[in-house]
Amino acid sequence: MAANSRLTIAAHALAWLALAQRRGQEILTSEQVAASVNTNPVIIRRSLGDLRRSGLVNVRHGAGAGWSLARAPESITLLEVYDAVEQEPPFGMHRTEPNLECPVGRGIRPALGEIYDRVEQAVRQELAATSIADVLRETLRVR
Amino acid sequence: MAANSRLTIAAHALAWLALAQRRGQEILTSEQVAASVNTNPVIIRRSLGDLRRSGLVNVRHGAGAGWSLARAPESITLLEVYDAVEQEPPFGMHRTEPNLECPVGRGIRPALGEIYDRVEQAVRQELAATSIADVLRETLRVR
DNA sequence: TCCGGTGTAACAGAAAATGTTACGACAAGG
DNA sequence: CCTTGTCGTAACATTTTCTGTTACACCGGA
Repeated sequence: MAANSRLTIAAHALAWLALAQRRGQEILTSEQVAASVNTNPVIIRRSLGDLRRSGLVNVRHGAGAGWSLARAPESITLLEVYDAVEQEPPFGMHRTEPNLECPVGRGIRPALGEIYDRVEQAVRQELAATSIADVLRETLRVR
Repeated sequence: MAANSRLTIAAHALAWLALAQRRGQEILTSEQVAASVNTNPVIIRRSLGDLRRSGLVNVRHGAGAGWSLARAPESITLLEVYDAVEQEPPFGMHRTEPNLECPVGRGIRPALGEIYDRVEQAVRQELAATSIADVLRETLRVR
């Protein structure tokens, strides 16, 4: 399972936006977010761009530009973030088509597909139970 | 999420071993398995080697060598296969350490760690509910 | 002792994720 | 309307992971 960190980066950015908002700073630039995540601003723009396309954040152009939450942090679930930034499912099929002359090779992909679907449903259910506000609360609990 | 196919390959190999066993052929070589999966025999040896280290299959050396199931297919769950072949969890943390001077940077990793743990538990529970015998049955249902 | 197959190292290639630089587009404010 | 700061995105470099391939030592039954 290739460990990608898209969900982590996006959740981090959103939690930081939520905290800044609570502190009275509605808008952050990609550079300010990047400073907390400790990465390049372009990475943040790409991630927040995904979130914008899904309606989770707003962006302002021009001078004094930057990013802000489009909705209350309590109402944004990790499932929405997951759908916004993740493209590949957790488990992949064979890269090359299996041997279709073998009964196992013929039927294995639909069979595993159903099972993987059930697994992903379980993942989605768990992610739906946590909001950005929850993430932020847990984050600030650690001192 | 980087789509890797380790669980798929291992499940395919085990299902094929289970079917061969039912047909009276207890032992298959890595080349025979590779022919069904449609890949290189070394890939299969690596995968089955993982499964052997976890006690799911047996190997025989010397002449007439090959692989066989170590337990009844009904008793081998996909969770055991997952643990045998998968190393990385579904979601990765930041590659580079976040900015520890930011309150979010400081607390985000333990916070997300707990959430990701819950997600993985859900995955494990789902995988534990399916056996290799189930996979084989579903596989043969497709004609 | 032969022989077919495993175990594993070493390397090649491909694909994906991440990081970096560069620059046009855009809008607020003077 | 022009300056300025920031986004949006392309292009490319780098790193990492996965997969495939070749090669060869080793093993054990006949």
